[in-house]
Amino acid sequence: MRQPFDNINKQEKINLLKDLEAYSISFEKNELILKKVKNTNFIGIIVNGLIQIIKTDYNGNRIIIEELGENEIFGSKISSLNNIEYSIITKEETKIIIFDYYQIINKNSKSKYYNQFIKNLLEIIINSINEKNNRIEILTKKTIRNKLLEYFRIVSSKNNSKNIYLPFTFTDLADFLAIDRSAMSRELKYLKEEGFIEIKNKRITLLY
Amino acid sequence: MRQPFDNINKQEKINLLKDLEAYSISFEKNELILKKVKNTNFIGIIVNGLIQIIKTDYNGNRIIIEELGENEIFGSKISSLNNIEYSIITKEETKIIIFDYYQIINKNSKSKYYNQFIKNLLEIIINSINEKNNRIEILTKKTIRNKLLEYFRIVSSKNNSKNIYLPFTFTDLADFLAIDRSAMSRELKYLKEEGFIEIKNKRITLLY
DNA sequence: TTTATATTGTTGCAATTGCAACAATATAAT
DNA sequence: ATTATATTGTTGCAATTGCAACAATATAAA
Repeated sequence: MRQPFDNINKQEKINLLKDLEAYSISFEKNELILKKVKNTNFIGIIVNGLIQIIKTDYNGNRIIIEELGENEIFGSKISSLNNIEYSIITKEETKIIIFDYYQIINKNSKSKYYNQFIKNLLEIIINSINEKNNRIEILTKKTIRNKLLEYFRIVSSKNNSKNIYLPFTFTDLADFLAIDRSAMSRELKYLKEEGFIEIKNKRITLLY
Repeated sequence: MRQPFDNINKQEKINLLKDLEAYSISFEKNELILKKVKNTNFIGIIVNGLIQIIKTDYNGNRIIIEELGENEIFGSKISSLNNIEYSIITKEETKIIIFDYYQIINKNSKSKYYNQFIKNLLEIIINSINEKNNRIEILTKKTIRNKLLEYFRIVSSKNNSKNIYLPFTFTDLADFLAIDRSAMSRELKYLKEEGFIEIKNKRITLLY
């Protein structure tokens, strides 16, 4: 999987970050990133750690838009953060690098490393679109059962395993699938009773 | 809005297309693009026309994944087309340019126009992520009414108008929102009765 | 270890939705 | 203009879902 600074050596990376006036910030667990990042239009790269992009709408409905880890990118345009309803919270100690979007796009540098960086970003973003497509696959299923099964299918095929280790709580899973938690719980029970799955703590095993 | 060949002149464009072994194809209305495009991993740019990316799953549920027009891009990775369930259909006469993904990504050209092209692609793709985010916004709403209202909000704010001209049929709209058509029809009726909207053919007027 | 907090499981019930079936219009083809 | 095809409107009904409320566990903090 492509990473932001692939084919860019240490010194070039330093130059690049300086050129683009990038800066890095570290966060504790459970901090809100947008409290410290005030750029109107930024692109963030996660050096290490884990974050969730969360939306809470006027009804109080909480939705996990995405969960992102090392080397993944996010940003104002990429994650439509132009909205008060969004927050980005760290789920672990996390370090990120912040770029200004316009610096990246409008820079007229001929440096090899700059072009390489743009190419890396392009690949990473194309990959991240995949996640969104998966998300849409799930959300377009009409029943809770089909949403769960689609989620299982995607995670299982990604890890090539019948065992799925939930990366978050069941409460979070419900928010990710945009369904009611208790209704999801009920459906999981049926799936267990019908012998499709087994659940042990955060491990779900597909029996089909 | 950024376009694929911005800041690339005519001759450079010709060179670029040759360099990257790109080719263009023309389609009639209602043709299936994937019948003529066989690359395992391509990126397509719409020169002119209109296409829909459609998914029909094993239950026969038809979902419009996206509708794309001039200068928009699509492709194997961008649209997760690795799946038999997908088809891409032209809704008008359409001309597209097809690139091979790996040609674009692995090319080691130093040409100015190549770097410019990559940068243009980056911007276009970042913008297209926005569409996906909007889609997710809609799909994460729990009721048909809220899905409709979210759709209206997005289209209305994009065009800065209280009048929404549906770019497709109501049947298509239901498939786009991933809801049952008749249930949608019923909800639209309620919205009319309650004075929130007015509908005349394909024009929906927001009265709030 | 004890206490506080968060997550998970469960259920009844009302509201929402999908489905099916068909009539009414509208659009496209001949 | 006529016919064929596609889209839209409508409704009853059964299935699914969200919501609320609370008990049972599990996890984190003191």
